Amino acid sequence: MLSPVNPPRRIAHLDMDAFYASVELLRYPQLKGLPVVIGGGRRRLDDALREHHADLPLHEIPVAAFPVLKDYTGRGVITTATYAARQFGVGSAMGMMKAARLCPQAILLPVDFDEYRRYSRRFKAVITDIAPVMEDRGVDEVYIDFTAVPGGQREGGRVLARLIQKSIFDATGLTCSVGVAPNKLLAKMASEFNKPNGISIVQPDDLQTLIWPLACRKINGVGPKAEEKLAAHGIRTIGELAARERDWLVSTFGRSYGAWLHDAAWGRDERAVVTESEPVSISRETTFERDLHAVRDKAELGAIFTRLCEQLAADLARKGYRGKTIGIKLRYDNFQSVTRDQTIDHAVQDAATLRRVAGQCLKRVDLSRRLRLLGVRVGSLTPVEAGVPLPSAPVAADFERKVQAPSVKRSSSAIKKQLVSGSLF
DNA sequence: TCTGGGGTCCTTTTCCTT
DNA sequence: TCTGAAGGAAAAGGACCC
Repeated sequence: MLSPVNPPRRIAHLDMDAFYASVELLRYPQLKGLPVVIGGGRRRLDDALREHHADLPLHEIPVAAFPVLKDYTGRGVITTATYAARQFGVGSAMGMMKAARLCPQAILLPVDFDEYRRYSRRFKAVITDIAPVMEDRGVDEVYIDFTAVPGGQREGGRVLARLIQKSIFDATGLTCSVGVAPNKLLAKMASEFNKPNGISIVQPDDLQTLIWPLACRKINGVGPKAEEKLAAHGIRTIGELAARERDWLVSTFGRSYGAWLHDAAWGRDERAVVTESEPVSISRETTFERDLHAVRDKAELGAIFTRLCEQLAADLARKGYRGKTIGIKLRYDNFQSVTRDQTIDHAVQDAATLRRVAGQCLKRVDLSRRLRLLGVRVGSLTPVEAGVPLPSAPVAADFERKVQAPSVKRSSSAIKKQLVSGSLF
């Protein structure tokens, strides 16, 4: 516990408002107020637009030139939608085809992660200049420890929150919402109270009035499954959750999760703001344009598999990691997923080894059913010391030799057997 | 008619060793 | 030699988050 001379912990959660859409509107201000959805696209939109409007700056390209949802073909989900698009019932995680029926005229922008990352770095740099203890929680969210920052205690943190908000807006033109509370759990909830461009302060005494009336789902860590199970026991609000015996929650939800639920309902959370962390795993996966079959689409599948391994190897090299647990993930046409992995005796980074071990994993799954997704993963990571070069080996050639050469000699039924059992991978 | 990609963490199951 | 218990590590699955 803190001694009385220490200031009380003040933790902020900062959440950028409609981050992706706001970044896009900085680039294409002519779309302001229109229904816009972001997602799906694979091609740089700028390039497509420029084919017909090479002479115009981006912000002068006419609205009519932008692609619309009804012309989209393929799979994929909406990553985010502007408020104008939400009016039509379109929302995050919705399938594109369904969204196209609800709002065919919505403008469709492809996701441009590089651009969002650039803005992410900019707003985070603004924050750490003011308050250095910041925890990265993804591209558009951070926690900040206000406790020891000059001014961090004034008005419960409101003064510092206002300064950060203004500094971010001045540097990027983007707005954000901030919640300040005694811990991360409450700060996260507080940042949602007053969106967009709001500040909310939660003090320890506010638990009953501000937190307990909220739905359990508002707790970061209670998802759809837990919500459903809680509801089945008649628990809908955080206050109702807090009223349950800790022992009952433990026996109903398990030792770890039950105890955590109880703590969360009572606003208890001692987690520190963590400024540095190492990744646990790195992966690449892709959903195919259409479902693929191991026999009929073997060439296509093999090429995708090789490419995933190469991309993963490049990611590992760029980020400076090796890993010794290599695995695959696949999703069948009925959306059921399976994973297989294998730990080898030394950490590796090269595409050829990844492909060889991942190929072994593929032999252990049912490949007679149609597939919609394939992924490759590396875990048990260790950082590569700077300046130590790693051997690299070709990967595609190795695959071609193993898979394509025998297909000339063997009978088609033999190949089919092999493929179904996965051994040709 | 559908349902992305990249992560973390936890629980349960399985396998191996003693 | 067989069998079972115990414990740990690895594997598999699933919930959750952005």
